[in-house]
Amino acid sequence: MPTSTVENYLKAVFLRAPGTGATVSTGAMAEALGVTPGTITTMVKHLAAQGLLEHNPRAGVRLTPAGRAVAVGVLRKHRLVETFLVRVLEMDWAEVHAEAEALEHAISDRLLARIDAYLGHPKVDPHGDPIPTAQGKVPEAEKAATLADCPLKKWLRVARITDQSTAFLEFVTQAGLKPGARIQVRQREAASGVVRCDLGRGRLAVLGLPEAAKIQVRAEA
Amino acid sequence: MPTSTVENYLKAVFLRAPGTGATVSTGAMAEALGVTPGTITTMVKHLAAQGLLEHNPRAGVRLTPAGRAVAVGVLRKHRLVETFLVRVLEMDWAEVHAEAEALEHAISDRLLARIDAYLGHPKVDPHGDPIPTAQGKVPEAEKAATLADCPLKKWLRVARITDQSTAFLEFVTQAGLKPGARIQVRQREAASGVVRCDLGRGRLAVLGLPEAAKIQVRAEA
DNA sequence: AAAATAATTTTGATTAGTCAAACAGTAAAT
DNA sequence: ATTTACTGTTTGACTAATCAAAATTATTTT
Repeated sequence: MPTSTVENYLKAVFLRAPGTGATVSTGAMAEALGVTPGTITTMVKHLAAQGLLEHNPRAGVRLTPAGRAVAVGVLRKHRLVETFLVRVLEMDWAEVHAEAEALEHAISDRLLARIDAYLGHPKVDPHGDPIPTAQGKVPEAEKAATLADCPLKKWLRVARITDQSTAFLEFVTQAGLKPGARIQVRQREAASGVVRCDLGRGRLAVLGLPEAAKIQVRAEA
Repeated sequence: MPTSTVENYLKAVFLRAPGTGATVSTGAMAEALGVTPGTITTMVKHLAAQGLLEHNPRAGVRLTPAGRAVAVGVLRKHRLVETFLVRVLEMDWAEVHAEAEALEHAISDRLLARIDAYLGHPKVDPHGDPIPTAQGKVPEAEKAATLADCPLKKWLRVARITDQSTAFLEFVTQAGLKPGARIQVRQREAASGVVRCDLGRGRLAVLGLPEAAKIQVRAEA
């Protein structure tokens, strides 16, 4: 059984290269995991020796099927735990990410199965991220539109927030932009970099373009 | 923040010497933690340097107030988690000990508070072990009677099982001796070492003396 | 094409936790 | 009062994970 460090390394690769065969630079991993580049090189060679990933020196790193299986398993735990903490224990969705970060390495498959059943086998977590299946499938919605590139003046639903930081999630809550919210983009000002959204009943949300790009939407059902 | 290894060492001392000032031998710790005696000596010196316990070489080890606080905090997490897993997620009480052993090191104080509130601030866990309070008090029932030494032919309630091993807990379940069960001891045969219990409605349980000593009882309320 | 820049890998050290085996006290038995 | 047996401590070595800083390679610029 992999250590939690190993699980975190593999998860980091997966999150930055979900597609089979996609590669990640060691620099990106160092950034993501908060360690020095040298540490990444060392660990990557070690993980490659275990058959969990491939390393093409100075080019990048790619998950093997075995490594991908570990990463997806951890991600499933993470997202089911987050969902449980929010839905059952009523924790703040802005703080469950950190909690799940620890719990994902401590939960047995047996407990995971109980949690999944208790929740009724949910498909997405509170941020709108898809929950991998027990068989390792990750149902990714391809090329979703965001508030930064969707059509203007069309009613949409917020589907997913792709930044788990507490600060951003707290802004999203306060602005009324949580997943499920009904919304339309009124105006997108390239010069000022400001996006203005209509939430109905006269409520308005204003945010910057990079922030708008972190909020995925889909056509209203 | 202490590592989970440190938490386990301190918990092991506490469980073997709950009374303030009681001491534990390094040998007993090696046995309990499944490491070699030399490892214990090394770690104990390290923990003593951190002010978490006192070491009297060749005599024994004693928790300091700081060490005791850590140990009790971990025990509170352990027992609340066990209770949650059994009551809410309906896991088998014989298997939750191992699960809690991992989770007790991964749960934040915030999540713990939510679990405690969700359960309505329970006083004992599924094995009848007292749950320490958030203030660090451990309400220990002193000198409880067991099936090995209680009076005969008196109706009693099973209060606590002091062996967390899966095998024993499974026997207890199958024999109908879980905490709360109404019971009286019919006969205690010193020569054969057998204890026979009446569970009412003609049901009988038979067990050995050492096993009977692991089942605490109290007078029926 | 050479020089400058940026990214990656190597190297040598460090910390936490562990073991095996040698060593040293303590206590019991002769 | 020695010897024996037991328990506890030291010592030297090892693994996982990490860092700082030097060395290397690839990529741009000029």
